[in-house]
Amino acid sequence: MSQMQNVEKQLREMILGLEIGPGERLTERWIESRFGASRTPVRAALLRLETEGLVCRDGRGWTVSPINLAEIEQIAVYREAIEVAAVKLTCALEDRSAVDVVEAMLDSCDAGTPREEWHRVGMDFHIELARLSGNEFLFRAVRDAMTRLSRARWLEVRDEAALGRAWAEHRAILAAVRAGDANEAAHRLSAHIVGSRDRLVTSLHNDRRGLRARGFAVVAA
Amino acid sequence: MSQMQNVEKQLREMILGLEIGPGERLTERWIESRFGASRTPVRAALLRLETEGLVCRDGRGWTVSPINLAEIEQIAVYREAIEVAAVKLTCALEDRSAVDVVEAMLDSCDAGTPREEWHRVGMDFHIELARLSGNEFLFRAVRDAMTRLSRARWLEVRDEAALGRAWAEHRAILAAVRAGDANEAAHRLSAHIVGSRDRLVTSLHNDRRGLRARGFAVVAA
DNA sequence: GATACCAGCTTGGTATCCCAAAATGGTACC
DNA sequence: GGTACCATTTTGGGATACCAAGCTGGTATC
Repeated sequence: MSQMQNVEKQLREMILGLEIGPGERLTERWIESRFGASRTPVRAALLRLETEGLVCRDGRGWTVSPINLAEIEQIAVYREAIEVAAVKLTCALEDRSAVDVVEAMLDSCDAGTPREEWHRVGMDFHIELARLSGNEFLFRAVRDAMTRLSRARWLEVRDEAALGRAWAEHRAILAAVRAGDANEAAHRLSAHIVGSRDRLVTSLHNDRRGLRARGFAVVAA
Repeated sequence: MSQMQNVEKQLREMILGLEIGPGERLTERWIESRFGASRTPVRAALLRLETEGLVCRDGRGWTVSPINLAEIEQIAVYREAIEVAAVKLTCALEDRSAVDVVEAMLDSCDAGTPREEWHRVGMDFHIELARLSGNEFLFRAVRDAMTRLSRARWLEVRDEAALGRAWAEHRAILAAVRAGDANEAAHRLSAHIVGSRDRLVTSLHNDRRGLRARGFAVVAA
């Protein structure tokens, strides 16, 4: 069996699921024994995860990337550029019926849906919306950005009302895309990303003490 | 000595310098013997170069990524999004004096400058311009995009006049940035990228037969 | 008691070995 | 002559052995 992809996938899930905390040190030997693989696939996995920004070299050795508030702010600016570009492209398409698929994703979440699912769909919304543009590079850039944000968004303390507002914004964006109104879609998407960033940064900042108590490294720069 | 970074660097230069042609098959064993390293660093190098888009898996095995005309067109759209976003950020900065450093790069090329240098500076202009924005993600995205375009741009048949026009456009962009005129800078940069794409695609398309004769794989999709 | 130094252990980097699968090439049969 | 099949080789993926650098803990000396 190909352990390589398995190690990579499982390790990514452990990191994204915060089973291994941000800032925690990793040794190749520990991963090796933890997943029953040898160092070759472990090494490949670490190299891949490094390019995704989930682990980083720590002098000699590896560390699960800390939550970086400055990075989160920069990613928001980055997202605004690429997601707005993608949604404008999509609005210019003749056939925009694929938005229905994205809308269906939103519909799949209701009051009984576990929080984990809301989290996943909230990210996939942006990823799939970018995919509609048909531009592979914009799509990948959005996907990678959301991956980097994933843990921080999971740590975010969100209430029902905030989720409801986010979903309403999502729907408004889709409506503008469906209507082919690029400016409206771009404007609403921009506002959504900026608002999302503010809520995220505020939440993390307020809960910083609690996060540190859980052993999670949260750095400001 | 750490062979790892050496293998990666040398292999990247061979690929970017077209010493190994686009579409050529690579075997880990060949790289191993060619650079006197063992397979572990060779694999690390291949994994890294894969994320840069310079090599790609070919079923079982590795291939130097072919020149992909569809990819070049998509990258142009991508570049427009990220470079325009970066230049707008830069225009919003209070201290934009760093543009002088970029302008000095342009000045370093004159009639006696070898073609290789024009090629390098032509890419570094865009990379350094993006760096001025202060956004690490926009910067990296531009750098990676230019890396992917590097070989195609090197294959491009460019005359003196075309280079002169490109340099004039570069200077006009810098002038707008220096003046803090975000709209003007964005407009000129957009036009430059689109024009650059058109010249590039046309040149490659016209010379496609010649490229194939040199053993270079050029695919349309 | 404090500090400097040394031994041993940990750890990432490298080299090498093994294996399974796929490509290759040659041969035999139709 | 062509095609199908089998042996051999090639090749990437995985496992393991080895090494050098750095950290740790303990001890001995001042």
